[in-house]
Amino acid sequence: MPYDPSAFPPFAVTVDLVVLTVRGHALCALVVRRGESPYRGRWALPGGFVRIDEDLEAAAARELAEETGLHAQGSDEPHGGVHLEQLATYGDPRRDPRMRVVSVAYLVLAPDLPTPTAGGDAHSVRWAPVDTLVAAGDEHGGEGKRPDPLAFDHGRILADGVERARSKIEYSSLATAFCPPEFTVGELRRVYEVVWGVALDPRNFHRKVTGTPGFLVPTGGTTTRQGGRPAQLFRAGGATLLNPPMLRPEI
Amino acid sequence: MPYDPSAFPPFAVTVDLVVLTVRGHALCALVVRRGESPYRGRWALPGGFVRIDEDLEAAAARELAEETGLHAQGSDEPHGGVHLEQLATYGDPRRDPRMRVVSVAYLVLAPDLPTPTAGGDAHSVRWAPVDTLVAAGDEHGGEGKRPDPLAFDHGRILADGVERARSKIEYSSLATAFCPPEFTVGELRRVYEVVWGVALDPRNFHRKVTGTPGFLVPTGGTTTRQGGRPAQLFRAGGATLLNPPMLRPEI
DNA sequence: CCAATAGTGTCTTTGAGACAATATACA
DNA sequence: TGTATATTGTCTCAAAGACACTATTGG
Repeated sequence: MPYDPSAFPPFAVTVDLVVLTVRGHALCALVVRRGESPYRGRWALPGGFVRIDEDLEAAAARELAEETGLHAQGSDEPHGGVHLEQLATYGDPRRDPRMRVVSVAYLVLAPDLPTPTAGGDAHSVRWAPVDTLVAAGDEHGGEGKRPDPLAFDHGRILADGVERARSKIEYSSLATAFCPPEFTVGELRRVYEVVWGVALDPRNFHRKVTGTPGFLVPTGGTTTRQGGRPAQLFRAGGATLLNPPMLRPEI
Repeated sequence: MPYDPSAFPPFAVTVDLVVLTVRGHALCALVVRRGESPYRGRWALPGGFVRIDEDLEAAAARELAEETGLHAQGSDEPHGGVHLEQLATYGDPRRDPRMRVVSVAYLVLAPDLPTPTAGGDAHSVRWAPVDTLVAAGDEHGGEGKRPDPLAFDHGRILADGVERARSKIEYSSLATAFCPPEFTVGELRRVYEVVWGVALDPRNFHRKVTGTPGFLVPTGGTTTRQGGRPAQLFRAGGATLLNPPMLRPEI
């Protein structure tokens, strides 16, 4: 394969973002309303073109900042920002009717933040519960009904991101990425309950997470923001892999 | 973003293949010797350009067939071929000195086959033990020494593929992808031992895999190809996720 | 007082890990 | 016979799940 610019077909490369957070009792995704054709007026995942001299992850972090004001934790910002990881790449030749576009999707996990939108080129931004965007049991285009399907193949991308988040909080400490810097065991438990859509025993959960080495570090403070008896505050510990893992209840 | 072909920067998109198999007592990867500059004469992962009307996975399956003669199991071939799944996408602006190339890597798991090379445009193809290509503990550019570094960032891609295989056989039935259609419990155990680089207790392993529902289906036949008492032959069961998972010994 | 949440303790069951013992081939 | 591998069984310990009970706030 000698170097000949005309020898390779030209592709456009974009990044799309699956930005998830836990709001109230729902797992929510960030969606933007499209102002242009195709899919004008439909909701879509935030994203945009990768620049010619830009790394893929840098493009994802830039789009995230432009459309939400969130800053990803990267090499320059090891702990301050939200979690960002590559999800998968989507390149069906007909996924964009205009041209051949390969999109590298990234998954972002963020704590519940006061205002989702932070300006940019998106006319409208909102947090939408994921089960209003992808019907349950419809992960890969099944039988469920989608009330308001996302543009392009973004429904599929979102479903893949949600599935990644659901499985990854099992064996990693990633659930803390949905929490503020200091949080209680009850708040962490609510993250698991909302993401998995199950109820967990508060007593067993407490024993489990406080007994897993490196998962939680007590800060010494307490809070009563959940009501009831004051709860200890924790920060995320250094551990990234949980051993033993959290077990998702079956069926 | 209106449609304007000059508005987006042109990228080349390729697929690279991490093809793994278990040969003897080593986990091996398929590598091809480069006949062209850059990295002429160096070993590299098989791969090539994605065609303008070709799906990414189709491009990966095509390159796999062209360079190895292996057929992936896809929509048209649900059970006959080898396992193929998307691994990750690599798009550092300087990963190819000639031009901006985004490469979508795919992971292929194959049983030990008689002849690795099946013709094509690769001058030289071989199975190489992965620990001769990526030094242990050197998964992401650490302190180990690489005897013969792969071209481009293929060492990194291979390390990511090996790590994916190592973690995925824990909680899925994917280890059977390294086995022939009919295999014994001892052969399956050797897959785990080679991929993880550990020794497993044959008795506990036998009890575990035969007790996991849907993992193994006895065919009724037996074989003595491993020596010793004849062993039952099994096929892979329908289960894809193992519950409970296989546990990788720690430390 | 009651309601709500936090946190501890206790019991049962499941399963992993260690390892003895038996089964059945080949040399 | 000995050696190699397969397969079953048994014991112990760790951890998950169910759930009683206590602790500490606010109304």
